[in-house]
Amino acid sequence: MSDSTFSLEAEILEALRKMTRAIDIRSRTLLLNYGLTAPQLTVLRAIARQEPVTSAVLSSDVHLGRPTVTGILNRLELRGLIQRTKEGEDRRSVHIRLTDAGRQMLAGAPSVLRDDFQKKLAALKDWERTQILASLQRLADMMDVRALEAAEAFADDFVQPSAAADQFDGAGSPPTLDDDSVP
Amino acid sequence: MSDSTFSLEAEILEALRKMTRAIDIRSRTLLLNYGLTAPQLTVLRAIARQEPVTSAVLSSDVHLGRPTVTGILNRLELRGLIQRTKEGEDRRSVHIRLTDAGRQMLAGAPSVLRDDFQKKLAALKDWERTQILASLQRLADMMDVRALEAAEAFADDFVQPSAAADQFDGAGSPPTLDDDSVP
DNA sequence: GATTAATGATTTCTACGCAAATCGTTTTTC
DNA sequence: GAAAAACGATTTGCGTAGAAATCATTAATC
Repeated sequence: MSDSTFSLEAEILEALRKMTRAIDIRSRTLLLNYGLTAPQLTVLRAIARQEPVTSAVLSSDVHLGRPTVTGILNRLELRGLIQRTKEGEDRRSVHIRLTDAGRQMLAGAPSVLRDDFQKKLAALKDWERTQILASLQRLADMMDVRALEAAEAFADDFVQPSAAADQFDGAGSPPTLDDDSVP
Repeated sequence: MSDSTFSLEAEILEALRKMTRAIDIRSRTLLLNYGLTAPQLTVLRAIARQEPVTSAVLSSDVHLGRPTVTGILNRLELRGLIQRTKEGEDRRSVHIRLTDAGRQMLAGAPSVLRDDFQKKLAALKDWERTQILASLQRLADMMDVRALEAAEAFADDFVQPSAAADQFDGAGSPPTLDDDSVP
């Protein structure tokens, strides 16, 4: 591993931390001024897109762990913005829907990112936006665990694409991806 | 706010969430196999770079809030990897140093990102790495709260708000990815 | 020179965020 | 058709993560 590669990692991590922090801080402002945090707003929007929906689908949709989604749903339900029912045939799955209050909340929802960021984004040239997004997505794909696991699962045994969507949580824990030897 | 801008925000947020999640998951693996989480390792490295150091400096160095750094330092101290003393003139500031155990820990430290990601990164062409990093840093600068606040403070002190708000291709800015044409 | 203001760090509070364990409910297997 | 396996969701445990309040110490003000 060359020095340049090492410092590249450090610079990538620093840029990511900056952005994550910016979003976290913005999230506090959202909670104060609007009543929902960024993750809550993101999950609420995901529900609106495809209600009724299960927490497993939401989890893979917003790229959050199942327990994390459960916590966010608890807060949304407590505020009366969503509704959880077990009406279907399979009484294990929970069907999540927006309430009217939830729909109203979404109607007046602000942007997750700050307005001045949006402005800066809009001020870019088309090809710049395209290039930035492409770079970001390429990096994300390189890191994404889901893609890796899916590929491995596919290689290991032939799984139906539709069934493979969110099947890597339960059972015998994914391959232990350990390449770190430690003193 | 155009539709395209709006979906651009959503795609940016999704890519960021993917990467943050990948790092969080990796962090668990690190804790299990190596004994430190990603933030702990990052802070420990920052201490090594400039000991003795105060928590305020660390905070701005790793882009984490002061309370967050305090918590991480507590865990590092509990594991005997660092030492906090109040020896200086100003008895408010705490001087943070590595212990021998901390130095040894760092000596055998793994990379924060997974090896297979590093491999993928190394497999890229030079101009691809450059472009990805430049895009990432440009986006980070556009979001960065610190930079915004600094700019605002500067504007308040010296200039009327409307005048200089727009364009600065400033000193520390990353290279402006100019004549790269993307395949 | 005592009160007040400012400063460095921590504490308190709420909200993520993930892994492993757990609970209730199907589905499989024999 | 009962035991076992699988599955969806939640709970538990630990570690971030930031704002506001607090504590201890130093600087500023009168």
